Amino acid sequence: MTTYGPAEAAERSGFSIDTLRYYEREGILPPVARNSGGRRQYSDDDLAMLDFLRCLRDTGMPIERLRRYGELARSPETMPERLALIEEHAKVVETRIAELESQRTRLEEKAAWYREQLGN
Amino acid sequence: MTTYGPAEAAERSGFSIDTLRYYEREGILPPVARNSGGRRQYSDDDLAMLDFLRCLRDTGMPIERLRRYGELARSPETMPERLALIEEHAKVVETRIAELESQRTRLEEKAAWYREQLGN
DNA sequence: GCTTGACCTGGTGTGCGCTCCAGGTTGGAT
DNA sequence: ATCCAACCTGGAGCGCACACCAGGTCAAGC
Repeated sequence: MTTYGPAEAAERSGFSIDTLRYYEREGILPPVARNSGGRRQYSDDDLAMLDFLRCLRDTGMPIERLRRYGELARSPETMPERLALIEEHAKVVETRIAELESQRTRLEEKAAWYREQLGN
Repeated sequence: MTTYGPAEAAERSGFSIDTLRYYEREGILPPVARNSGGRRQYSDDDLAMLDFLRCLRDTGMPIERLRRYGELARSPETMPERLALIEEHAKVVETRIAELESQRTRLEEKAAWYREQLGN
């Protein structure tokens, strides 16, 4: 069973070392295993979790909900709640995409207008 | 020529009154016309500008670049720069949409996985 | 004329999500 | 044995984009 030090966990997850500690303090991540000297040893499971958390975070899920997910993920019987949370978030993301698409159209229109003005 | 008080400008633009003042202080919005008593009177042009600024803001453009656009918009001869700024931003938005779409897919997959686990 | 509420300015406070710091410990390389 | 870089903890600081506040001014209705 491979483990990873903070530096490697940071590199692989895309979170900074400080953020990893912060997430652990905040209960988003379960307490990470330590070696005899007190240093953190991230497992493959931890990394997989971090990878998914990164997806949630990058899609705009606030820390508070991240924590909720992290807490739920500690008990196996909470899968329905986790599913619900993810489905709800997926909807939020979908809505956001739709918004962005209409705004992008607007930007393109404005750009087209500028090009027309300039090319007269 | 219709004008609008701060309250109505806020309602129409979707920015708060505080934000409107803030944008003006920051030079994002040009100095707004005042009545004899010093109260702001937003014009239709101001509202149109605010509406577009809202689009830029909602698509994640940072305040600093908003200011840049606001400053440029004060001189008619800066249309090429404004066009460039908008085109660049449109690209950023497009990239963001693509990211969100792949992340949304990932969320759906995770949800599907959970459903499968639960329905076994 | 007086009240009342919307508005003014300058400045301070707030929430989020990290990020940095001081002061100390650990452990692999030489 | 010694060095030094990576790690530890608790706590303070920061950047962004506003939001809020005190203390005063203006104007519309009664």
